[in-house]
Amino acid sequence: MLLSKEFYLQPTEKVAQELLGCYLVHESPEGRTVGRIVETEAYLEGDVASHAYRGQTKRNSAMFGPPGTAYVYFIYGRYFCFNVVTRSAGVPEAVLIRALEPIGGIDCMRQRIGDRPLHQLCNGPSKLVTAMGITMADNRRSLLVAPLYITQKEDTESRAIVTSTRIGLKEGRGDRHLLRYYLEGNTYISKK
DNA sequence: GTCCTGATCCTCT
DNA sequence: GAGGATCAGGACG
Repeated sequence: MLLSKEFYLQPTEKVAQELLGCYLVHESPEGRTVGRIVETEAYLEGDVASHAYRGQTKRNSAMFGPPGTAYVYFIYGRYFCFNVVTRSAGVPEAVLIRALEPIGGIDCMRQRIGDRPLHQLCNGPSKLVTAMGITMADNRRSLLVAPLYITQKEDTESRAIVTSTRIGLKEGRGDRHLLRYYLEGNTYISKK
């Protein structure tokens, strides 16, 4: 069951939490890979840490797109990160997917990122992008249809969600926004 | 044009 | 636990 446009229209903090436990699916020529989302971060309008803080540019334009749009960007000269755009078009808010629990297409993931332990295949925003075979070509792509989409969680029992400050922000000590979420006790997250 | 910074990850020690 | 790789975007002149 695919997540609908209405789902992504909700407040970004809620989407970030609701995405935990959902499944990110990529059907690529090399194979079908599936990962369960276990860690996310919310980036809101007016947030100094957001790429959209200083308004729309060519790079961040996907963030201003309709709900359910993919926002992929290049960072640190080497890596890519994958975000899900939320709220209505013109409101630049998004959820950064930080870690996945590998579910399907494990061999395909290892071919892409290298042979390593299961819990180290997708435990970081750029690693999961590599393992899932997501590229800049997927920037601005709609997540409401194949080949790249997210399906609802099947768990009836929802695990406790832990809230923390976001990773890597300069404000660090001063950042009181608790906008990072992960499933308690999950061994596939990027960092405690 | 030039400089600086970063929503990271890997490789050492 | 620390440091390096490596480059695009944005600020400033």
